[in-house]
Amino acid sequence: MSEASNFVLAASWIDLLTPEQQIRVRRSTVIERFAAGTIIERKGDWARAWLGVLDGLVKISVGSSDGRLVSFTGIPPGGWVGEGSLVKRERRKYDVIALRESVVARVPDDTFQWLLDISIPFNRFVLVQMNERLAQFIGRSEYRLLEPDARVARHLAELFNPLLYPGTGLRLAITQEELGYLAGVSRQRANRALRKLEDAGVLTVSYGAIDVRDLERLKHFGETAPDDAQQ
DNA sequence: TCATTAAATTGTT
DNA sequence: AACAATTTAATGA
Repeated sequence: MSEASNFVLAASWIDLLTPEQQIRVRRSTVIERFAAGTIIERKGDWARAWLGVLDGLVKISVGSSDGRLVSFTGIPPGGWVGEGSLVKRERRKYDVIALRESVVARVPDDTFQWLLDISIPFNRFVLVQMNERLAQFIGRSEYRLLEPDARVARHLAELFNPLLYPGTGLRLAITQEELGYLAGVSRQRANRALRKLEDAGVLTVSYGAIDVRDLERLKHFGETAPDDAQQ
């Protein structure tokens, strides 16, 4: 594809490389388009490439053996995933799935390793990328201190946060059971929390999906509530 | 396009 | 955890 190089150019870190390095990246990188719901990489596969989300929305999910989801996170355009499995040369520890039609770049393993060896700016980019994910991970542990309603709200906000433009409502396909697993509460409790959030006008729930109306209020739900919610 | 059925998801206890 | 109600998806006329 000739449009491939244009997409790669859109990756923020490519500008950090020398022209010769950019040429090798463009030549080896493969751009693919996935329909909504497509599994891009399976858990257990050998990691052969570094994955970049150029357009759309991709989710990383870790599931239990019976197929129930345990946790996942959304990756918006501009996000890159899988460097952990490449650095450690091991199998993927999660599924990578397109939540909506998405364009994904694959930077081959050898190119990725070569960039790590040769480019300090590239190393810095990867470092920042990993640090952000660590911060997100640690931030989640704080959610456990919150009451269930606020905890559900925070996890939802985290999923919506990277991709929501102000003012525009956005729909995310997620079942209440999945959300329950994500927030560490029962499906019934997630259901109660969602209806409470709906009453507050923060979001609307529908079959298998949630529409966020007010991301800011969702983020800070239950923070300084002078309301009655106390148990 | 519509009716029927199965499967998934939700609401409630 | 269990149950009923609702929504969606699939199937065939």
